[in-house]
Amino acid sequence: MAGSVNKVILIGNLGADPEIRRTQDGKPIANLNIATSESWRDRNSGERKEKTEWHRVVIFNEGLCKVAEQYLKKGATVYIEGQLQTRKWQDKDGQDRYSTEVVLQGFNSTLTMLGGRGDGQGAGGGRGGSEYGGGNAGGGSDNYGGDYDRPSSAPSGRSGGASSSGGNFSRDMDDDIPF
Amino acid sequence: MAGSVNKVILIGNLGADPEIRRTQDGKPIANLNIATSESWRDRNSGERKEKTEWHRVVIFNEGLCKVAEQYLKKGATVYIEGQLQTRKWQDKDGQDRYSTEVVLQGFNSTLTMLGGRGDGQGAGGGRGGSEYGGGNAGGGSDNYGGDYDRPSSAPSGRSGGASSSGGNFSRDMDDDIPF
Amino acid sequence: MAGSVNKVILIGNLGADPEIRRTQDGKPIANLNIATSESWRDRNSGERKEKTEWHRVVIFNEGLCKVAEQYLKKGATVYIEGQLQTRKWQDKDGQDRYSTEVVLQGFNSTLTMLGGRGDGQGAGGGRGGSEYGGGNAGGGSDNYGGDYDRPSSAPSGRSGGASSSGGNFSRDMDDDIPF
Amino acid sequence: MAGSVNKVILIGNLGADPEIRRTQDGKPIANLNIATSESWRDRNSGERKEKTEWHRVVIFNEGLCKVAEQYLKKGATVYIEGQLQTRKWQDKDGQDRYSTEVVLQGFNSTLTMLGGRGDGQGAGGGRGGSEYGGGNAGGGSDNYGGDYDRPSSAPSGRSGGASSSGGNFSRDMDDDIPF
DNA sequence: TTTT
DNA sequence: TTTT
Repeated sequence: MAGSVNKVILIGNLGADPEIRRTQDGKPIANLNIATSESWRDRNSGERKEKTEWHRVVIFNEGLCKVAEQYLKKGATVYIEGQLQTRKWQDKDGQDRYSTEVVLQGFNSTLTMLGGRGDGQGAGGGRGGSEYGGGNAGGGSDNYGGDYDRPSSAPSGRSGGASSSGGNFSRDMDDDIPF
Repeated sequence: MAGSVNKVILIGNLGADPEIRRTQDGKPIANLNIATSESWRDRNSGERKEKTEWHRVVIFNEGLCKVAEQYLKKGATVYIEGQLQTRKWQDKDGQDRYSTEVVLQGFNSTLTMLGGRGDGQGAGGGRGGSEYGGGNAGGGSDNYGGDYDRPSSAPSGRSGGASSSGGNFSRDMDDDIPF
Repeated sequence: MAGSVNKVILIGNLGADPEIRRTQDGKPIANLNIATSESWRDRNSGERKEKTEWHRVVIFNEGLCKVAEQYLKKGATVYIEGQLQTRKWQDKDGQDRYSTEVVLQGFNSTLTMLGGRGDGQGAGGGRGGSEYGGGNAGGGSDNYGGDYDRPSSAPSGRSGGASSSGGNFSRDMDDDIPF
Repeated sequence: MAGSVNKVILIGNLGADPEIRRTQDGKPIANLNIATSESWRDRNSGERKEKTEWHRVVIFNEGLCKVAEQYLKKGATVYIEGQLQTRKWQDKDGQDRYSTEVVLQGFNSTLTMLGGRGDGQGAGGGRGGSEYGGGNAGGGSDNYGGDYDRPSSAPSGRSGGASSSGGNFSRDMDDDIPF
């Protein structure tokens, strides 16, 4: 096909802690449930209304799985860029069923924590929230995308520790490229 | 929720002519089936592989329905901006089923024809193409979004006749606003 | 042109309080200065590096100007969707100069507050932060886009008070449309 | 900064053939001039109006430079995903000047040819079109992003030969991952 | 199931 | 079911 694009952008909150599973060969897969919502005032009744949409997000990218596992908790606000994917499966009666998911897999995927509660306390955990620094825990490397094509330095993801992306920059921003 | 975003961007081809239905009160609803595809070369076998993803798109916006009805045909390439929405329904056995769709409804939705065959004649050839002008049929108004808040003129959509959007510009670009 | 798209999406922080001006006929125009930044670890030196990009954002949409004026302060984190626009002007020596801005004007523009400091204290003010409610000041209507084409109720923007958009939904989500 | 996003999406046409330069160490840099346009009908005069916006696009990504060089010509329609970047330079009088560009550099950048004339023959006609295959010249590999983290096969970019992206998929879509 |  |  002469150029197709399949892109989903979400900003929303996690309805639960991420679930991390592994494939047989040990690769992580993370599942997130993300809520987006809209609110408006009913024109006739004057009531405030709200509609919440739930999105099933599946992360195949290893680096982003790590981010999800380490930094994301129930309630966290995230920015996500991925692709729509519908997969077919059979229910217990052998009937075909379809599930549509937002898949983060590869170069054009992004996961960035934007703040929000995200303290995991709703899930029973007794943690503090500032432990991971609200999107800026940092400390370790924030380059989850593999090391390739970087002369000497390169921007790796977006912002601090709890931010990442599917790949990496190929240009050394310190270079004095004459453009 | 403190700011959420739910956005889908697709560029793909219609697998069939649009289906147009009407609600009881006469409002049009258009359904599109859009294919996006990716191709790559298998690292081991060297074979070329391709994966096609099908997207169900539902248009509630009246102006965009008109565009779909008038200009889009099987095979047409379109740019779409909408939202993810999952709706619940019961199958014949009364079991809950879910369908996820890309909904074009309101201000932040866009539908633009980008070309492609789009001749509605299937794979059988014999097309005309210039019948509807390849994204630029024009002639009629291209303002499908309702007339509001426009001092004297305003950009309505994007480009020619087979392009539109959920709303409209609120600034007259001819005005000499001193900014 | 057979379908063109010009879209900018930013998530960043305000470097200063919004500046609001008015045209001769009283229409508001808001200017925002928004910083986005990337950080990465230098491959050789191991140093953490950061690069900040500043974006000049101009809002012509009246509703979004109101949001900017009422809710946004230096430090606030915002999500923005607009268009690139370059305008020509003459400097004091009569030489042509060009400025590129992100323009929010009309249907496909969005401004949503995502949180962040946004307390305006950097600007000298002694305020409290909860005054405008961290993305949810609300209280008044959050429908800034004009009232059109809404049967009886419609989602107006995204989420609470400090969220908005250039237009509006054309479908009553309360309707029981059989799709 | 707790998660920032800087993204530009354009669909438009090249105003001229790409210019390719090289850095001292031989890395290619491509410059594109891309036009997006909007048209609308003036409310008062009834005249059709059009406004064209020109965007300067700079490609640092090697693979995308190759795509630009091989497949893009004046008139071609492209889909682009990049970042806003403003750089400072001195004019001949030593005065500071600023230029804002759309930069394609790294993982979250995309360049896809969508068709259009793109024959490089200016407005003079006499084109061939199939010379470069209308978005699907291909033949060679379409994986311009470097080979990393691919078990045995992976989708490389989007679609055929004249499509690419800044990076690559990290999951073998042939794997039978049980998700 | 989130968030406000 | 599209497109290449």
